[in-house]
Amino acid sequence: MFCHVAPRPRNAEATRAAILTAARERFARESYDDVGMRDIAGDVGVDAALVSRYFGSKEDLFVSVLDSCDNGGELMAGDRGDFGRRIAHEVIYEGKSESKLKGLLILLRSIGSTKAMELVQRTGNERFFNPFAAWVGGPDGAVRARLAAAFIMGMTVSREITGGFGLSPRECEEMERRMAVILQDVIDA
Amino acid sequence: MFCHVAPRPRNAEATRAAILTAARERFARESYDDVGMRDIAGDVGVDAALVSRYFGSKEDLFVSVLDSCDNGGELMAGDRGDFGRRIAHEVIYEGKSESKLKGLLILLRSIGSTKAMELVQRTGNERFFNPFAAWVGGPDGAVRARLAAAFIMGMTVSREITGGFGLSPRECEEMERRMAVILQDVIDA
DNA sequence: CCATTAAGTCACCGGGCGTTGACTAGCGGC
DNA sequence: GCCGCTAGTCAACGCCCGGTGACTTAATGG
Repeated sequence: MFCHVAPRPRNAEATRAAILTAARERFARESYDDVGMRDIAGDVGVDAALVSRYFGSKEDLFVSVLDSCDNGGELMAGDRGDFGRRIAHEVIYEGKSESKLKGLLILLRSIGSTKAMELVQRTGNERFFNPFAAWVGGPDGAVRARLAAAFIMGMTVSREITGGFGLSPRECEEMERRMAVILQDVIDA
Repeated sequence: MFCHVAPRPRNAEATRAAILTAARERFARESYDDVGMRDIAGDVGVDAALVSRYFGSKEDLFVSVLDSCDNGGELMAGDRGDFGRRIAHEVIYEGKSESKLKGLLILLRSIGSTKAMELVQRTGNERFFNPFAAWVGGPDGAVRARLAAAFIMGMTVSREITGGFGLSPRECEEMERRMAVILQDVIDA
């Protein structure tokens, strides 16, 4: 029987990396609770036991995933005067594909889970809010950072809830324009 | 043994209402997946089987809960010129207690759950987005409604993530002021 | 005061989860 | 060309979940 068509060469490091990648994508698409060890293992083509072996508990794996994507860093990379336009475009149009905001998406997905909440809170503050607030700076930097972050998260949530935005292309453009202005105002003022 | 201290008088209607209330509060505090039938039953002081009996499946119960709180209606009640201030105050200060936005909070809590997602989407659109968009009205009403709703949701999520906002009272005031202005601008323009 | 009916409980099922220890199979060194 | 080591599998465990049918108990009407 030619069962195993591509038996995956034995390489612990590569397999470990593949698991981590698969887990990252899963956690970006589903919540902490909805993602199963067997799902992740299935994506890679290995047994679920191997995932536990390599990463310890599911919570440990989640931490490893959070470690593996530099949360928030993507927000601050780029021209500051273009922040609003850049983020608005990212959130509205690039959200579906390989978004640079994947780290944020993972955090948002698992908001509801009490099991992941503590990790989400800590990671969100340490790697997202605090650096972002510092980057925003100026008078009431923390306040303005929180407003901007909330807006970005809210738009992301809105997109996820409605599956896209359910708006015409023209309306999407208008929304992008308005979102960019609001964001930029918050950052600048 | 005086085990049953208050044996709850036998009244199906009252018990049913008590279960519904308990479920509503549970779903407002935890996600769909994290809330168990046994939890709700325990809050009321009855057996979990009774919850199933009265409301059918867990999903049916969730629907009943969503039906029981008039989502979004609270948003549009009040002076339109005061919308920004009213909602900002509600989200920033009254969120912890018995918020009038509980219906929205329930939807937000269960975003991650694939099991509840469909219901959340439908309810969110039917009872929240669409009436709100109509209420906002004017040019690009749908777009502006979505922006405002996203901002409100984002601020709520931000509050939940960080457990309060972790800001000084002065900063909270500043945030409230800024949030009110942004919201009002979106509604007006 | 008892029979009937509805309100509520109890034990239990099937299923899915994360996790573990025993096992198998492929690769590197002698 | 065999051996040991390790990557990977397999079966199973314990747990908790939502849901169901049989049972018990309290109120009610005659």
